[in-house]
Amino acid sequence: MTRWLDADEQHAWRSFLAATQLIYEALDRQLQRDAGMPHTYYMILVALSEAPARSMRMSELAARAQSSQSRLSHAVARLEERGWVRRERCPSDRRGNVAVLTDEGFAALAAAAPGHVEEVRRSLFDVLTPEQVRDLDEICSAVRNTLER
Amino acid sequence: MTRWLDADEQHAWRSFLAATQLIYEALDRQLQRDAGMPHTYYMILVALSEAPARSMRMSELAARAQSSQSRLSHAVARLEERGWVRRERCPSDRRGNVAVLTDEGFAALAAAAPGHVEEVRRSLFDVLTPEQVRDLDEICSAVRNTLER
DNA sequence: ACCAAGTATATGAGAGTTCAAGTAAACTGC
DNA sequence: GCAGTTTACTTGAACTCTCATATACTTGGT
Repeated sequence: MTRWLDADEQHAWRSFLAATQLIYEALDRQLQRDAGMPHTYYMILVALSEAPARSMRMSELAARAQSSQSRLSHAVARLEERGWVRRERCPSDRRGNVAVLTDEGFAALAAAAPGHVEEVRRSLFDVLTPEQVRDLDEICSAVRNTLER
Repeated sequence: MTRWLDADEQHAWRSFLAATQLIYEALDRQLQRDAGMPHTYYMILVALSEAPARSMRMSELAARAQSSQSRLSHAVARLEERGWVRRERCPSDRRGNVAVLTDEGFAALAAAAPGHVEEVRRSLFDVLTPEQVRDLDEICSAVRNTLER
């Protein structure tokens, strides 16, 4: 009944698990060490920094930063304590909240970005050929098309 | 100074983050729901099940299951509470511990495996062509060769 | 206007992870 | 043969994440 993985698939799968974990660990370690935040927080700050008025509804932000609503809510609470983000009541829909990136938050992101990009290069792009980057992009698109609702 | 990502790299990177997170979330949800364990625990059980006598030194196990020593130590403590793993003092090196997969642990793994493999197929292999699987394998090998150790 | 159902977010508890110490045993050189 | 270092593993605290639940507002019928 069960369609087990054949030898090639096994190898690819384990290699995938190893490689992706190595990358995520490298990212998290670098960001934690040099910027005092986990990668998930970094993604939140990035998403906010790219939004008009550096602000976004919580649910929209959760989608952009690939976070669950609950995770985002907790994370923004922490970011708020640090003064990097501020929450405002949404005027048009009083259920809603808008997260706003503060200047301090933007500065923290700007300070963190170069080291982070360097780490992204070191752990992924520097080890791949341009063709492999294209291959990877297509592979990831295929996965997203299936798993993203 | 900073070598920022160009548009293609940006796209590939964000697609990579999205796709890998989707896969990990799918894995974790399925295992948690159907087998009551996170994916990291599953990897520990798999590693043990493949070892001679279904047992391994803690540090060796950490390496095989791609876990930090600390994480493994906590995880094995939990698995021990469930009766899935047992710890024995290592006779040759009295600093060491040997983790042993119990019959209950093996049974839990055997029960979890089919659903897990199904999820792995659904989220990765079913959406890729055989050539993409080969590409992915090579990409991951390249990453591992650089980041491992 | 009212009430049921749906939406947006928060919150608390429980579980897992990390980091920094801590313990204990094994090497290493003199 | 014993100080000093390294190795193997554990522990506790702080933090993050998940899941279930709660709260507050909105919307759609009637």
